[in-house]
Amino acid sequence: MDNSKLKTRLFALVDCNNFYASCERVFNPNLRNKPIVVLSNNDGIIIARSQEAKELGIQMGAPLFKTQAHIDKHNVYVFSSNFTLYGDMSNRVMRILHRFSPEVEIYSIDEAFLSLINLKLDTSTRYCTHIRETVRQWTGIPISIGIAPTKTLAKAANKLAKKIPELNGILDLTDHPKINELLNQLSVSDIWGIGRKYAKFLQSHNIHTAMQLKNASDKWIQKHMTISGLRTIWELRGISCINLEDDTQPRKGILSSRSFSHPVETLNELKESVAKHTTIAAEKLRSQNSSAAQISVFITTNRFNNSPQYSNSATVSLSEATDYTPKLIEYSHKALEKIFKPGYLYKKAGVMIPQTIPSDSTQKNLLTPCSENTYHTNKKIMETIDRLNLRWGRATIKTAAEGIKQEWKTKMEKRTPRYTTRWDEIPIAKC
DNA sequence: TCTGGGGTCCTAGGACCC
DNA sequence: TCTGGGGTCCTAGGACCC
Repeated sequence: MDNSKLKTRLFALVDCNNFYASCERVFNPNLRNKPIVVLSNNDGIIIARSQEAKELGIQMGAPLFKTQAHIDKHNVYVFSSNFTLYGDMSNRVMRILHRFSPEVEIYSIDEAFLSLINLKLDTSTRYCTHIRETVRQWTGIPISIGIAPTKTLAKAANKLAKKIPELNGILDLTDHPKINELLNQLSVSDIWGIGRKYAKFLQSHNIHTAMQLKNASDKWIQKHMTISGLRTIWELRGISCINLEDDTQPRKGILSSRSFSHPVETLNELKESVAKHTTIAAEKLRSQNSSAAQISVFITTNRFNNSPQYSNSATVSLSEATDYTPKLIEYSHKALEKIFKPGYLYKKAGVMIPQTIPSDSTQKNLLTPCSENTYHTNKKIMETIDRLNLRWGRATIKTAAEGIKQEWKTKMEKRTPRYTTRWDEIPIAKC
């Protein structure tokens, strides 16, 4: 039996086009064909653009205040980010993708790798057209799909599918007769795994296109770009080195941080913000059944200002790993007190849990044992709070340590309603 | 006045052990 | 006073991703 051909590995990379902008459009059809940008937390920089906004030359990562005149001139629609909405729309898209492949790796909020093993080559494009139409019809989100025998090539195919209008958003590079020509159209900086630094480095050595990178010397690449770079060029040659990942694995590290809307000076306000970040980090811990044995806190001033600069971080070890919010806040406040210096205008604070530990294998402390009763009571309290906050929205129940006024709180002046996750924000159809 | 946030992997170098 | 080699583990820093 020759089933080696049937077993040819095939990856599809599904990518939602201009995802955040597309989400806004789903609930406001007036935005069709209009330039849209979506802002980061604190309405700071531009993190997503519709095609029309890209064509106006608006750059990714540009600070809003520097782009404002350009935006006003062209009547660009501006939105604060609405991650609750985008997260929910993402879940809907991913659920649909699971219907089309037994193996789906959710790679980011708007991207997923699908395994298409056992799909005959000539049917892959038709199959993916079907996926594309279904997602469009059921969610309103437009997607592009790249297909190839390696993940890196699938990413490249996806890029090309977006670039070349005649492809209608789908390209299969497997055994493609013009693969070399196509790879020549792609800049090295468009390749997955080649960032700004490496792109510059490669270009300075006369490697400009994906095709040239594919033909670079193994030894030279590994020397300058580590084993990861070597994997990238092997993948460009069609040798699969990066497998689909099991994305049910718990996160190895957890971070929660935010810049403030106004400069913060007092220890008290920093404590409130650190308590809030600790609460968020602890929620993430519990949601993946992990605990923390260490917790780090960092604070920093505004590096863009001329005012005196200070930033620092401290890590404290807990006597016993835990996922209990009040305990974690106690320790993160200890860490904060170690590094706080009065007289600075702070811009940002954050809490990091450098390593997560599975809760069922945590070490108990022999010297100060927590009684089984207390342990179970605490666990119950956290479970109840998590349930209520999930049902009624984050921070419905919160600790007093987070503060009431929260004047440092993130600015989000142009956020659209959370149409799909809040009863009070559901859109109303007019007859 | 206004410049994001949350992750991953790899390597080099130091500490420590035998 | 001189002085080896090999292994492991951990951390910081740098690259990357979205």
